[in-house]
Amino acid sequence: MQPLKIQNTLTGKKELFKSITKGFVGMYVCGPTVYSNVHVGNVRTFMSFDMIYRYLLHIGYKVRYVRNITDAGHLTDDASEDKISTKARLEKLEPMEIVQKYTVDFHKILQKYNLLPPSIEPTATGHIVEQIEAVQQILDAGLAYIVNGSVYFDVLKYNETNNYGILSKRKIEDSIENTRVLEGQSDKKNPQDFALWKRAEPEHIQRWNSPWSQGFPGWHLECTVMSTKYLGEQFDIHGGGMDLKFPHHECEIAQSEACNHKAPVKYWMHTNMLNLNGKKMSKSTGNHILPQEIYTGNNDILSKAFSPSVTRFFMMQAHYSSILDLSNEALLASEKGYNRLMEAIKNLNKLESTSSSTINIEAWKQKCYDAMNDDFNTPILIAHLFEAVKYINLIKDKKESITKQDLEILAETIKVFTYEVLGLTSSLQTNDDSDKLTGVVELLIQLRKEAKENKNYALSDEIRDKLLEKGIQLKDNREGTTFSI
RNA sequence: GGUGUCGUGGCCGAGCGGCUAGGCAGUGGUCUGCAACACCAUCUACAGCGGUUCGAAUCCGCUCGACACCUCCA
Repeated sequence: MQPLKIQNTLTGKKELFKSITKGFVGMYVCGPTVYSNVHVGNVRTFMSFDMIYRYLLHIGYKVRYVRNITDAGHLTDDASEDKISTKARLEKLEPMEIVQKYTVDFHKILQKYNLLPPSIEPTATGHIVEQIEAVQQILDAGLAYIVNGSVYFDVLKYNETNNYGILSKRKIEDSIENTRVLEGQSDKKNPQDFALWKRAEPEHIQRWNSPWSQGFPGWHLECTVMSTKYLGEQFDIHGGGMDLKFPHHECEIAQSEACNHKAPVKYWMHTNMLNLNGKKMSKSTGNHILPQEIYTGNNDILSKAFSPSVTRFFMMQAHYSSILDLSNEALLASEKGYNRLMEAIKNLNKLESTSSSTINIEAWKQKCYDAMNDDFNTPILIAHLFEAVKYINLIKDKKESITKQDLEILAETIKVFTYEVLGLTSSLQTNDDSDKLTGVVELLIQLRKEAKENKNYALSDEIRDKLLEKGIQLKDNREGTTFSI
């Protein structure tokens, strides 16, 4: 079997994965800032890491997966104010009411998309004390300075002994050359510097006491502090969206180096963006869709509703590091493929085993693991799953044969990858009414059979077509008629 | 302006030196009262121009195009 390899943004190479502590993995992923509804692009990022988390668990690692909630300190684009405070004022709510509202929304959506909860989900506001301590440590190290109650990281000084740009491959010299001299007043010595602690303006609601001022922590600091607290000064995997590579992750490295004098992360992983109809999603241009709008069908962009599982399958058909384009056509195609896969899994228990196999199941299983071990290549894995779909159908038609033992391996493997690793859920929701429904449909099938025997094709076709309208498809074959929903 | 990612068939999307992934759609069959489902077979590709190589979608250079981040107390 191929060993697990991971594309490491830090080195730019695909590297053999070797955890710091044998058998254990520490993984940190930057979570959302909870100031508005989570959008589909966010869902893709967290879904990618969910798949990675699931696979690491599956191959036997004990994983501590930490994903934070940013509930303070993330400034707005024009940097005039904190995102949560702004929203609080607009909605006339307490900042923590905003946080609560959108944290609940976030959890609800991720649950819909079948994401496993992380091991620890810490919040920035829950770690103010630790963040103040970290600011002090960086000040003590001589790599930060205080101006008007705010504390800034001295990037140029840090860069004298370290490499600011090690992750993003930016050269600080370029950054200096290309920085405009600002007319406005800035507390910062250099534009490259970033805030560790910000003094709160009078209208700023979220504020805490510190040695420097009443204020709030800088956005980059929370991830450094919380990852260190729960995963240690050095841990295995740090993930996030591509957009966070610079400056957020670069700053995290600088802060950790300043505090602990060591590189905090062994493998940096970055997931790519999700576009909508070929363009970046944006609220202002209207090129935007919420997860709940996809599964309710309540939107102007898609022709119908798509279940979370179909959407998840669609996302898993692309590699996590590629830009993926969401569109009606692509979702329709994925829906059909997804149904085909589910149908084949359903047919597994109808297969009859024989004394010999005409298919090499072990080799197929191996290919599935090799795909995942090659930097979590889910598109290749899914291609192999469709190969299995083909096997299942051929065995069903008695064109290929399989032993009992091989059939067990086939069934186990396809289910493990589909449900456990890819996190897909069956389209056949088992509920209390399913038995009744089956009884009713079977009654109609019997009536249709009688109509056909009497050559009353008008009636038999009407039963078939009306059922199809309700989403129940009848399938005629030699043994009789079956149906699927 | 700087940095980076990328341009694959009707659509989505893998591959990253030789062995033409996969899904959806299309076409021709098998099955069927007709269909659908399923199966078998099959057709459209590597933005353009050079170069390296026995051999390039895959490596190098240039051109064109797309996107992202930065240039803002992020």
